Amino acid sequence: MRKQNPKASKPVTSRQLAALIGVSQSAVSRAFTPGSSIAAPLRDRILQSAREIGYRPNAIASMLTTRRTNIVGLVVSDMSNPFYPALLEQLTQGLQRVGLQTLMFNITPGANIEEQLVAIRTYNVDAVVIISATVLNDRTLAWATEGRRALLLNRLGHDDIMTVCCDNTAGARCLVDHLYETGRRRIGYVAGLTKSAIGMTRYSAFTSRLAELGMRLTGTTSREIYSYDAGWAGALELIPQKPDAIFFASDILALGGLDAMKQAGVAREIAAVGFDDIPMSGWPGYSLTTYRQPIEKIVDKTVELLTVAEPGPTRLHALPGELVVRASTATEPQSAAALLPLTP
Amino acid sequence: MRKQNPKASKPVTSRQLAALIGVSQSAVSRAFTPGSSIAAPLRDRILQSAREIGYRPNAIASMLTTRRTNIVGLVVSDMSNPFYPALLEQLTQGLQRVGLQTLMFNITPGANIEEQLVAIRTYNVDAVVIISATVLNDRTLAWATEGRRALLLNRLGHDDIMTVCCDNTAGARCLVDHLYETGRRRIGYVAGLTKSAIGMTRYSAFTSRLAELGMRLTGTTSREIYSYDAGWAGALELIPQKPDAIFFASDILALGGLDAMKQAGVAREIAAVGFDDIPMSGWPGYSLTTYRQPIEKIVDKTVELLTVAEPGPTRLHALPGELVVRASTATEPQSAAALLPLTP
DNA sequence: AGATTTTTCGCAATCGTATTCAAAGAACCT
DNA sequence: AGGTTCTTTGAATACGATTGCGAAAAATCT
Repeated sequence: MRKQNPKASKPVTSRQLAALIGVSQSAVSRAFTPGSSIAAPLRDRILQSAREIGYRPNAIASMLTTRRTNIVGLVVSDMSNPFYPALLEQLTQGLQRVGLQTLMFNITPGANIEEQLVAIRTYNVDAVVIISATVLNDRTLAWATEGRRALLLNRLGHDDIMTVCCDNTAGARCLVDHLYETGRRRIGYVAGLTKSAIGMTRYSAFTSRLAELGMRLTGTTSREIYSYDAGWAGALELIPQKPDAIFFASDILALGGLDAMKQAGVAREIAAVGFDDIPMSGWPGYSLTTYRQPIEKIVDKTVELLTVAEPGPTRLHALPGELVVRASTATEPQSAAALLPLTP
Repeated sequence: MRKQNPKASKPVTSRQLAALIGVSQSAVSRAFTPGSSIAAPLRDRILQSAREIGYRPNAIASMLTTRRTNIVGLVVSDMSNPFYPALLEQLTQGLQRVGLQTLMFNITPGANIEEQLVAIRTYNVDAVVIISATVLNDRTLAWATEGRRALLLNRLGHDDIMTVCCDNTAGARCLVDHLYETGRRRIGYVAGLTKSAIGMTRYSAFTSRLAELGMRLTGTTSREIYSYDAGWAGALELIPQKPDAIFFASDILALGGLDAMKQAGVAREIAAVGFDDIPMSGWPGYSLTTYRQPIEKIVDKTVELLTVAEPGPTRLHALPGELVVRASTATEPQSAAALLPLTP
């Protein structure tokens, strides 16, 4: 990187192309700028010969004059929850489809975070998308987003910044309803981060729906982290209280919980639900009932909010997900048949 | 994105700063260019007042003159294997540490791939890192890497391009040795992609070590994909042949296989090994013996090859991983104790 | 046909920095 | 002191596009 690769033959410039076909350099530029004032025949001729000699406008130079980079900075801090890779994948593709590139900022908590984000400013990214669990305090958040369009994904609690997330309230209520309808009455709750707005939202929707249906919370616990081990420990803690179902605040917790319940031999008596629908929840070994986050809708809305001229006054966009019923809430004890694999 | 955010106050330029403190613009530029000809006192004075008024060099402008972007294009195409998120995370952080930004290219197979990669050229990324399973044919690969430093991660078979990967041969041999030492003699193999160079490498190392130890392959099968379901199906296919161990070409296959074996009630009689050491392999519910890919070493080597002035003649860098022994190859039938969770 | 409006196109300035070149200053030698 | 070398600095230019402005050309109107 210190030295330019010698085999790099300099690309053609607009001026060279212009000289070659005897038009002005501006004409070449306009040929590549949609909506600019240029006659169709000339434009076509230019585009044609551009294709022939392999000319492409240099994006860097154009950034300098237009002050737009078509780059969005994607701030991420922890990918250990398998939900995020899927979101990340869809999101980068969605942005790519509308001509936006994604510059990754993978910040490590603790260290001077602003320094990890300076490129957001020096590279003049057009927009910043911040995914969830990122450990940004309000000051850093303001600094990073200052002067550019910003958007929070799956991270609530900032009324001044546009936010896109799954409808956590609807999801939690829907899961409670499902447990109720399948006959469960003694429901426990395993929380992840209780201090996070998203964790709180799910929990309060859970308890309020419980109350509406006339049930009492059978037990609750939290390890303040979303992880498999936390779910395992949480489930073990709740099992003695004899719940007939456990509501896990996220799938990754639920998977740990399911394994713990299998291990303890109570998997058939205690139903389990999660939240997210990560790929593993669909594995025959788990077969977890859960509320699927509408990744596609989230991506579409995100792209829309980033590309639309004027985003409109609504800040919070909570999109409906979908209940996915699997064997972990089967009314009958889980049969072997319920665990058969999908046809490969 | 169509319109610049109005609250974006224009940042200070080097010329403004220069005027403010009565030096030339070149001086400011030099103050921020390590190794350039400038006296220490002047440099310090400039840096000091730059800090005060919040000046930072505009990276875009500097890209234009230097023709270096400090951006590496990261080409990815499928994140469904949980090994890649971890690699991705470490890699972006590693690059960030040496001042390189990561521009994501998440290509969807099938569609016109070059179009999805044009930004590699127009954005003038300094280097291209291509991660594994990406579906690039040789022509596209050459086109995408032309004129810039390129590097393949976990994808063999291109002798002209620098390649960094885990030592698949050593890994496979090591796993076979472990199975042998723990008393297994009838070993089956579940492959993923048999046509991929990496799949072939693991398989041939497996068979050759088997032969060296005087064993015969008990059975082999492949679904031509690395997935949980494929592993499940593969295991079911091998079980009738009564192996005492199954070698899965990757962890994700092994997890499906383990669940299938549990389901079939033979998990205690058949050992299983995988390859990668993805996070789930360490979960108490699986506890899979595997060969850990040295992500940290891979990242370090990658960063080194991208930053060093002259990469040297060696093309293939196969880095040693590490055998991780867990309950799936326990000599005794798996006891309940072996499945206890880590202390939370 | 002549006048007026609209399109099209080239010239030139601009974006913010890096870097060459030459001049000036400092340091070093004999 | 005088000459030589090395260091430091600023002026000027280049990087490769975009875009305002005005002139020429084309289209429209009366």
